[in-house]
Amino acid sequence: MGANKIKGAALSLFAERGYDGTSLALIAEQIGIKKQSIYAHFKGKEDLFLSLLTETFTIELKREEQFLEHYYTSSLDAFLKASLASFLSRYNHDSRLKFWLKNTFLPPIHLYDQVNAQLNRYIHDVESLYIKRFETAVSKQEIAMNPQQANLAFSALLDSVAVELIYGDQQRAVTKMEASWNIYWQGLIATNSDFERGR
Amino acid sequence: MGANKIKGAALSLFAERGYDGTSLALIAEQIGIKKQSIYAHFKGKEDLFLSLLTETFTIELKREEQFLEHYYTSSLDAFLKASLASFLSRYNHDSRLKFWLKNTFLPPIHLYDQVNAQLNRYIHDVESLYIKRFETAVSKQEIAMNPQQANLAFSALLDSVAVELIYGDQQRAVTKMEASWNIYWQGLIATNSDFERGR
DNA sequence: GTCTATATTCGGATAGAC
DNA sequence: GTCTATCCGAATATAGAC
Repeated sequence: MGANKIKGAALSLFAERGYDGTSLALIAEQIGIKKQSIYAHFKGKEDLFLSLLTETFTIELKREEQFLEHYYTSSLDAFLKASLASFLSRYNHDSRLKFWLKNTFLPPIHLYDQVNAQLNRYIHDVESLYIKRFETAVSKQEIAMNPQQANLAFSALLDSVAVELIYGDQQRAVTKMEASWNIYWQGLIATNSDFERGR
Repeated sequence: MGANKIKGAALSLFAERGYDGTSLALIAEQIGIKKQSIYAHFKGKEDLFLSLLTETFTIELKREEQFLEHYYTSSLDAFLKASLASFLSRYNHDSRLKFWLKNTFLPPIHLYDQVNAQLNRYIHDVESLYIKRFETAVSKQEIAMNPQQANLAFSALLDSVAVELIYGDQQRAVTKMEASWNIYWQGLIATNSDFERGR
């Protein structure tokens, strides 16, 4: 379908250049059509962008669910390390991640509310999934810490990897991620005793 | 001077709406002049934006230097906690932080290289300052960990606070910061023995 | 469903009077 | 140094032929 070719080109252009930096003419040019032809598939630029955003969060949430399922029997640290690695890898091979990261950070102002609403729903849904995983880890006595806090601190790791990746220094992103991970995991383990004592 | 009024309005508008989302007409309107008058003070929009960016990094670097100096005799954890608190507080009372965070994350494409060059220099300079502080902490035996890694992991905390603040949930930013901080600090302490054994 | 042609608006920028 | 007037280009969008 022609709509999918348009979506594909638009996704990577929005990911690289943002909403305002991407013209319909540029999208059309990528796939060898005229900009006016886009209106046969989408009501306009807003419609195209918001379709991509909705679709992206749906896909990303489903991917998270499958990821969790796949690592359900793994140890917590194996799962979390895989989650970080997957984040890093997807950033380079799939523009979906870059697309939503950049465009939720600095959305076109006239779409701010809609973008933010979708983002918050996504964050909430993913958080629920991860907290469940941390609760499981507690019940299996892999860790002995407040699951909400462990989850928040882990999602902070992901945030920071995102920032470094977008800033463009791949090597630094990896180095920083490893340093953060080591301290994070040490911290999780070290907090065990406090939790057990009911703090 | 008129140029400073323009800068003030431009800074907060760029911070809220980004480069493309901010028109010269809008900036002018804020301070009760016409957009053409801006050209008496700046060569154009690019010039105004880049002036602000350069100035911002200069100011922010100097502020970091003074901050470090002010906390020179404090303990490492007091200093780091103050650094996080300052970050949080400035975000709400000064648009400089928001300005560079948002506009380095998704810069106008035609200024990408210039923005990135300035950002990297700033990151490098601040990093040097903080690493020195971590090295001092090691020599004072406050911690016993690789200073580069401790610094990277701490800057990851700052990244994540930035993300949460920009996403707009103040309360979540604070909660997440506290969870991350606790685990981070536990992790730093816990890593002591390894470092002492020369790992 | 893609094209040509065209309408319209907006934003950056220049010229020149005061 | 601010104003009015004006230009130019770019971008979204619509109408209608094929």
